[in-house]
Amino acid sequence: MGPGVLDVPSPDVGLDVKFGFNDLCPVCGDKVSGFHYGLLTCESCKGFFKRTVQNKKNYQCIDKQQCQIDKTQRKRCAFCRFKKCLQVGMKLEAVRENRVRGGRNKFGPLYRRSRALRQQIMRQHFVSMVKAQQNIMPNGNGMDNGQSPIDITGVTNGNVMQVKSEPEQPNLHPFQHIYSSLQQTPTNVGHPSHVHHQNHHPHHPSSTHHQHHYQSSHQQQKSLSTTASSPSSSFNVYPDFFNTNPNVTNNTRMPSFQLNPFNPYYKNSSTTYGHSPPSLLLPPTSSLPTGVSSTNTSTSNSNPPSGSSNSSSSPVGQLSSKLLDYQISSPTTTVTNTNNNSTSNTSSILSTLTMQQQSITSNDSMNTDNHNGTSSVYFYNHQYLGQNYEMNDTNGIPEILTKLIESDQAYRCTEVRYIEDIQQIHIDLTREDGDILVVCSLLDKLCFLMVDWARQSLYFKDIQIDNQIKLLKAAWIEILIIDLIWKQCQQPKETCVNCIVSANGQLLNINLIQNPAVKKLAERYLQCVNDFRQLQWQYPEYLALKYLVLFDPDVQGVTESSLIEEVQEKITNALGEYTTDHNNTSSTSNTSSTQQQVPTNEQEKFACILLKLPDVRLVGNDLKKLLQLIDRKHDGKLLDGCLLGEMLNGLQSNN
DNA sequence: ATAGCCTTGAGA
DNA sequence: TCTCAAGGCTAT
Repeated sequence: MGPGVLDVPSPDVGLDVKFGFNDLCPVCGDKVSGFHYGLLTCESCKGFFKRTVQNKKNYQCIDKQQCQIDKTQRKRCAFCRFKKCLQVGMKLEAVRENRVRGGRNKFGPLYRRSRALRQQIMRQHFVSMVKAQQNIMPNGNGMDNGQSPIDITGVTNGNVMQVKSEPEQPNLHPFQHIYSSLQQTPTNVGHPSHVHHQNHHPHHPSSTHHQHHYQSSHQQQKSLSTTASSPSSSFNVYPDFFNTNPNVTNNTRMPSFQLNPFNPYYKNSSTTYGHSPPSLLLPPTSSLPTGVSSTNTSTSNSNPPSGSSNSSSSPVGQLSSKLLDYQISSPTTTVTNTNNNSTSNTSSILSTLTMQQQSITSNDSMNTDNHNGTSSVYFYNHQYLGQNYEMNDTNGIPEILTKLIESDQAYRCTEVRYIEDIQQIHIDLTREDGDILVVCSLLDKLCFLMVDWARQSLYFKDIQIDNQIKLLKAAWIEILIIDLIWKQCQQPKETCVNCIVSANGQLLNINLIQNPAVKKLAERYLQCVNDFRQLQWQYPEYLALKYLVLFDPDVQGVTESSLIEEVQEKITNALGEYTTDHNNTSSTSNTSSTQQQVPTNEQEKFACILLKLPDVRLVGNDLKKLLQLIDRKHDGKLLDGCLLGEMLNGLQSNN
């Protein structure tokens, strides 16, 4: 926590208990009147939501269910208004079935946390502004015309903070209240299509009264999301995902991938892969990647936890088994199943979280002394840390971020041994099915690495294992995407135009993607990459972001909320301090019409980074939905028993 | 049906 | 006692 950060006097800048009330309603953009049904909304949307739920209204949209909802047009389409209420996160369960007046509900702590966090962030922001003012005007007198420093950010002055005509603000993150306060421009990278709060509240405690309504509204959502031609609505991949795009013929297909100069595997293996199927399509035991032992060479637990990927009979489980075999069959993996009986027999997450820490020998390939340009570690860290980041340069980095970096560095040294396994994967986008099996296999491995990273991470390892599982299940997809975005941001932009830099080092040209919905998801992802590029986010900021996503005290069922919240606050403060102290933001103004939230100065970087999270979550949710649909298409057998499948079906297996 | 204002009452 | 997020009332 930055010294003195919280000492900023709040009354002077309007950070009293009423802060947030200058915000705009995330549904319609009207003035916020308070917390209602889970978040800050205006009085009218509060009433509308109440009436709708209490009276079990069923609305119809006479248009395409994409009506714009703002203050002047909110009455036009109740369907779309209610849809938006749900999207931004208004909680059905906060409407009382018995209509009892007064008192408080279970959301009290949530509201308080939101307030506290908002207050912290605003103060942090204020500190940024003061520092900036001092830099510009040493006398600190830059407040003519009655304009306070805060006005620049639009954080506390509702007149300054403008919400454009389409204030699409998906409730995609525990910091939604912060977003509504920080947001100066909408984050309308496509339309959010899901009733998102399901993710955060998988075990919806709503009464039967609400259940009925919820289901009906959910069905409306569902029908919405399956509207095939709806260009801006949801991710519609089913049922035509496996259909070939007739417009793309074999003759016109481009090469499936390019060599990534940062990928040591391709660098060293000349051109053996071409268009041929990857070796991973061979049976799991037939070939083992360099540096990865087979099960029978590991020392011995003949009874790896059942349900782990190495015992999976699913196609993806088989493809993914090698890496996990290596891990889970280590001697002490008779895991601490006593920690959580309900999951001990089936959880790959638990198995991974509790697997034995691998010892590192001096002969390992991760010998970091070898920086001659050929070692995997060199390339890997180069890719991970960025070319401009000096690991020893911790000057001016808040202590907590330094610790995160050290923790992360330690893990990178462990992780690198698995990288070659991942790098051997080859995705052939020109395949009719988009090579979905291989893609899932890759994602499964990334899930493993992410859980492995988390369990060795600062603070996270101190959390109870059942809470670890819950946090991971809530955050995995976003962390995975943040990782991918980060890696891609470390590549020169010109080397990956229109390409996704896959975790295996491949450059996946999105023009090869045949399914329109998948392509749209890819484009949205690349938009995120571009946004982050413009932010010029740095390694400590990337790490902080991952931690903020992971440490969400509002995850359903988590019991160490205060501890988690404490970490979240520490990281928030540290990130704010770092972005304030490191004037690393591009001063070039945004020239792209599609770009949003690009900071015009370094003071806004902190807010911009946080404001990218809804977009990340949108991409994550769409990817999740896609995977679920594909799995369903395979009768649930595609991902059965593998880590990816367990993550995807987290809602069911959480209890 | 909407939306601004009022009343209520558990919890801080 | 005060706060504030519920539900209620009612002019539009």
